[in-house]
Amino acid sequence: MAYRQPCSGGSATSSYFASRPAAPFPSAAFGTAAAQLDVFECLSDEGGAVPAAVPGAFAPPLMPVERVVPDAAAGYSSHARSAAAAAAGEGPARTTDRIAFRVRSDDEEVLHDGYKWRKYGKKSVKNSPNPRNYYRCSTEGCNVKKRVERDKDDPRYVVTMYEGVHNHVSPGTIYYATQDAASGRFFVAGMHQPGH
DNA sequence: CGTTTTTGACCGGCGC
DNA sequence: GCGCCGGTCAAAAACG
Repeated sequence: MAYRQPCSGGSATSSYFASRPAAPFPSAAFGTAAAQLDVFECLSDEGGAVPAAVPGAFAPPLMPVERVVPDAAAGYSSHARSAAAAAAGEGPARTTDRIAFRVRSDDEEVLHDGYKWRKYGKKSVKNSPNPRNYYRCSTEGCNVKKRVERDKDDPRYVVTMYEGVHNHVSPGTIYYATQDAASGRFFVAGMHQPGH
C-alpha cells in the first residue's frame, strides 16, 4: 500500500505517536555506543508511555518497560548466540546493532519512525501463523534492515526488529533530544517532519 | 514515470 | 547428504 505520510490524519493508528511527546526511535542516537541485542517489551496500553531508549543502552526507569528475552530472540540461533555472548561480556565486536520492540498496535503493522522503508520480502515463520515482513531503508547506501511481525499470542501486538545503523539523516529531523550524561543514552523529546 | 509492492524462486546455514 | 527453515533476490505489477 501507499506510504502513509507522517503526522497525517492521525487516527487510532498513530495514537501513541501523536499523543506522546516522545519518539520511540531516536535515529540520531543510533550508532553511539556499542550496542547489543536489546529486546524491549513495550507494555503500552492506549496512552501508555513509550520508551525512547537507545540501542546499547538499557531501559531507563521512567517508563513501564520490560526487557525480556522472548522466543523470537531464541529463534535466531547464530545471531542471538553471538549477541548473547556479547551481552555476557565475552563476545567481541559485532558489526550490526539489533534491537526489538514489541508494541501495541491494533491495526497497523508498520509504525512510522521517520524513515522510509522498502519492503523486500515476506515469509511465514514456523512458530507463528502470521507472516513476517522484511523491510530495508530506501535511502541508497543505507543498509538498515527491519522486520515486522505480529505476535503470535497477542495479535494486537507487533514485534518490530531493527538491524543496522542509519548512515544518513532521517527524513524526519529530530529537533531536540536530551542525553543522559551518566549512561550516554539519548532521549528524543520531539521530531520535526518536513513540510509540517 | 519513478518508485514500491508483490510473490515465488533461490540460496545458505543448521539439524538430523 | 538431505531436507527444513529463514532470509533475500528479482521480475512484474501496482500505485502515486
